[in-house]
Amino acid sequence: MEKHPGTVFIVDDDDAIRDSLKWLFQSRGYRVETHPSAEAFLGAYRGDTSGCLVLDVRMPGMSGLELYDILKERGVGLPVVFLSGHGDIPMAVSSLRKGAMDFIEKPFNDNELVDRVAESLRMDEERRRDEASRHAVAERLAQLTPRELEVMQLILAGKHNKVIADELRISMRTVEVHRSRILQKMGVRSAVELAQVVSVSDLPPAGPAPMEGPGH
Amino acid sequence: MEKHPGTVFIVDDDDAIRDSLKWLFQSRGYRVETHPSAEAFLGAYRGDTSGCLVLDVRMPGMSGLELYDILKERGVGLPVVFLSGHGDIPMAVSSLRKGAMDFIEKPFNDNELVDRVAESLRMDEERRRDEASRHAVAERLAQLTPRELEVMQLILAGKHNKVIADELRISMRTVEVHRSRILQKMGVRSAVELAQVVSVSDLPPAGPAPMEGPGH
DNA sequence: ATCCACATTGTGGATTTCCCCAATCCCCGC
DNA sequence: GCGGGGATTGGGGAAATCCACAATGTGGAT
Repeated sequence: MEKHPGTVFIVDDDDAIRDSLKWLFQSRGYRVETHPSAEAFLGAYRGDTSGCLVLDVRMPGMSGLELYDILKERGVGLPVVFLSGHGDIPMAVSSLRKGAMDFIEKPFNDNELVDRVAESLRMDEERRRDEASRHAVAERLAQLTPRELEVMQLILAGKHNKVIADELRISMRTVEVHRSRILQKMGVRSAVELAQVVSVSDLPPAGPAPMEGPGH
Repeated sequence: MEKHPGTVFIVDDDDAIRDSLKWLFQSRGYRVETHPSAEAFLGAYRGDTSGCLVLDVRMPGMSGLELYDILKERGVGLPVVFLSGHGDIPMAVSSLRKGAMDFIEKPFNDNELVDRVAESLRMDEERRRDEASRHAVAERLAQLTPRELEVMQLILAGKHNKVIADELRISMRTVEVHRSRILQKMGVRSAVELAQVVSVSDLPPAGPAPMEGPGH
């Protein structure tokens, strides 16, 4: 068992459905965690586990929709598959537009649900990788001093040290020092790599340097 | 009138609804084009017009859902807002998952529809800008000879001309020539700009050069 | 008062980039 | 066969990058 990565979090107030879903996913090799209410899930989820949330829309206490909103507020990017017994179109549409992976009516088709959960787990893996990558870059960027950040943007604008020096009214030598520290702190060995690494993140551009010239 | 960019394409077999929608959008300053059937729209749409498609799901002949599929097949990225009189949740969900902007039940709220269409038009503008930008880069990339493409990837891997020369078993001088032509053809003036311009596109990486070194 | 991070500047030299001029070789199509 | 585009290589020089060694000034924290 557990031939699949990530955990399937099942939140439903109906014992029978919880058990049935648990069995369904466990029998297919997924790690499963069940919770009888939104509150119970919130109390237990630590945010560090990759997975997918299978969420009943209507439950006593906090509804699945409310839980979803709260998770989004908290920046929890866990993909969610909604299960609904008495949903309507606006509810489904609004859920999907907010980013839910799917909105499935009960009774549901087992294979369909499993497929969607499997896809959700893949997405979460990918999301976490991207997140980690962005975070790593952000962490490095955070090490740069204000001045270095300033110089970096000019470098990314494709300007030569000479030009940067003029614009910042400092000597070229100083720019070189900054440049060197920037590359070192960002863990790259050239401005080209810097551009690629930073392009993952989103920085406010400084001096533009769009493409022109010949072309076709 | 016409204070808004883009055209609202209305496709519905019901004359009354078509007129009503036409009036609704025209009165708010949108350019409107109506069609009584999916076939009529297909015959008239030229693909070069920015806009948003307001599409009735159920129509005699080709349904709105079918039309949407066909448009996607043809690579027409026009954003679509579905209108439905007798839709169900699976239909709505599948539409949205396929990329529709919204799925609204009749009778609909005028303001809600207009808001969604307005957002769709904004998205289409942006999409077209991105598309144009990607296309421009692709066009330039297409001008590169195979060898130049090869050299470019090594440049983007952050390698020095010296290293590139070794790897390709050619002289450094030749690499310089290639490099120069590449920058010229791509319309940039430095490798950094090249990296940024190309990053918009998606190229298969050649020799990796990830970030390492210090860090936190 | 002292320590430290940050910004700054210099000298000088090794390495690289960028470019003009010029030339050879090969393959492909007219 | 001839012309032309693409790939290749050289010479040589101006400009820029990269770096090691060395130093000064400023502002905040201890």
